[in-house]
Amino acid sequence: MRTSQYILATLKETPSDAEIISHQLMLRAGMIRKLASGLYTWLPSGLKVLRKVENIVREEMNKAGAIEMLMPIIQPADLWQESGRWEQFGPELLRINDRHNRPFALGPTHEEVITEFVRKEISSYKQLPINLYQIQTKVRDEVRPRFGVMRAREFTMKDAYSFHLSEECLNETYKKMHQAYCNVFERLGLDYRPVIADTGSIGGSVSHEFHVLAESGEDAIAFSSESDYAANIEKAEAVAPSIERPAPSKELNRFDTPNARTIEELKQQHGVKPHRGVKTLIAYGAPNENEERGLVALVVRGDHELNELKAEKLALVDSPLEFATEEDIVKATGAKPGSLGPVGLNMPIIVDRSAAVMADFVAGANEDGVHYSGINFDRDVTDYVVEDIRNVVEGDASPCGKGVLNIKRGIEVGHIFQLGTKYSEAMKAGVLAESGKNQIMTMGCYGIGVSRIVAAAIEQNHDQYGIKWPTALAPFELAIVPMNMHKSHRIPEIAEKLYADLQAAGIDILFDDRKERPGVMFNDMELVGVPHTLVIGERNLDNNQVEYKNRITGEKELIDLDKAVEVLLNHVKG
RNA sequence: CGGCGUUUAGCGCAGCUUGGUAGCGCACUUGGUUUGGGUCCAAGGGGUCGCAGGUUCAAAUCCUGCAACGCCGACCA
Repeated sequence: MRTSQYILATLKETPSDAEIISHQLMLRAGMIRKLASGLYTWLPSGLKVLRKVENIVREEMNKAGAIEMLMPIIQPADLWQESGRWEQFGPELLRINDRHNRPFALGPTHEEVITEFVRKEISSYKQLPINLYQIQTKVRDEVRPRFGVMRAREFTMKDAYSFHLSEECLNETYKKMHQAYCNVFERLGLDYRPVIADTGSIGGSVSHEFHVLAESGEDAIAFSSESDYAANIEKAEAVAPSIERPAPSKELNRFDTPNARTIEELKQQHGVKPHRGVKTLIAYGAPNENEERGLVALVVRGDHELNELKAEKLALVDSPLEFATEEDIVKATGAKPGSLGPVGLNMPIIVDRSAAVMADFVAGANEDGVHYSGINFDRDVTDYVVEDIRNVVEGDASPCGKGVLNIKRGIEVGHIFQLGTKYSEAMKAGVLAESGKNQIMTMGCYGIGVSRIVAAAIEQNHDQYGIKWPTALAPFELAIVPMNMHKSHRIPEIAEKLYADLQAAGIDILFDDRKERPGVMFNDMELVGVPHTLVIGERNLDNNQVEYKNRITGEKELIDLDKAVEVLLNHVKG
């Protein structure tokens, strides 16, 4: 490709609304442009990268025995009503009406459509197991789209769905997909980790996420220092402390704290160390038979954070978790947030495991501007239950029993689920089993965020000059940079010849034939991230040589003109 | 949804306090100059100042409403 006939669209300046490096570089390198919030146009070089990711995913899926198909983006509402997700999914499901005013959804995922397809087409156990996938545009009306294509409202996803007669069979396919995903991320050249995950709105039991490690990641992942245990922090169990609770040694003592409403203020004004106090968060409880929600107190150590996901899974707590308004808190406790505590609290109290082993601790007195010290469970607080409701922190014991936890940030690029019969049951998708009886199928589903991978790859592979594409993803393999071509007779001649010969040798080339200064060309090629560059200039031609540069290693090499094709082929394809 | 902020040329921004016919840099066009890391000079094209209403002789500037975009959102207990 010649730059003069291409849309290179590189930018010198960074658009101000791009927060993270991959978003900035994708805009600057001319890969994407924003159309509206969370909606992006893919320019030619961006699309080339996207297609490369797609193809690797496609090849590995095919290798693992999955079969590609394509389903509509627009899906009839009644399918979603059948699965129950028309109500459940919330505003993230973008809904539209057709000209007859019939309701449809723009597909955020395709469990309903595939289940509808399979229940009609597959009728015998002999046709199972089967694993069907597609690579397609998905629509999710995100609350807050951000980071460019990282969290967009329209994005490319590979979604696969498998159908089975038994759990064991599902398990086998699940393992195969797990392996296929590892293969994909290996081939993409990314630093990634599979982690134990929550199933979220998709549902099911067993689930793993695949994360590309990056500081800008929106998820935190906990790893064991000693084993290969890794889990999303929202799912990582905070194991019960191995210590016994010390016996009370202090009396309950009221003290005035007129200006201390936070853990930090308690520390600064009254010397209370955060791990010697607890915070009491008040959320709404699960509705009773009259649909009334009471309040429930969640008590965690002062230096810990509540894990909302763990909390809302408890029977006492309403799901999704919702914190009580100040008004409701004052009505129930007589105090405002900032002076709350478990002593004398008239509502169910859930105490985190780590808070439950504390003795002589500090908490609010449920009276504005007053705290207690010397609080002890069973003496001062009698009616409570102990649960795991906090986020793990660095240094916690690993739930696997070996080592301690480290925490890193990751970008979720893949997610696999054992769905079980959640959708097949609701939509009555069964086959005739060997016994001659109808049997509901067991399902798995497997997603990869194809467009997100493009951004994640840049987060992991860039420098001050631009993108450093892994070989498998680069939009072009080789850049030809002829210097001051218009001033020379032999440079255009040689550049054209090498362009033709190298193309014939199967190399994907970006030939910079613009009438630009060398610096401009070098900067653009480095920004776009072309891994190999061939520089043709008068200086080296005097010795019958051209120059090779490697974007990743920075290595430079002078090559004799008559060996150029051979040597370059070796660098690019070798 | 709540809080905060932004909106002036394709991009990045100034101008607004104190109202008087809209500017800078980059990009783009033309000519010249330069040429191994984002040359320099000159001449140009491009904006109903987010939208609607109001105040005023006069509004990018002051007032009201709306919208779009962006950042943050248990961590306060």
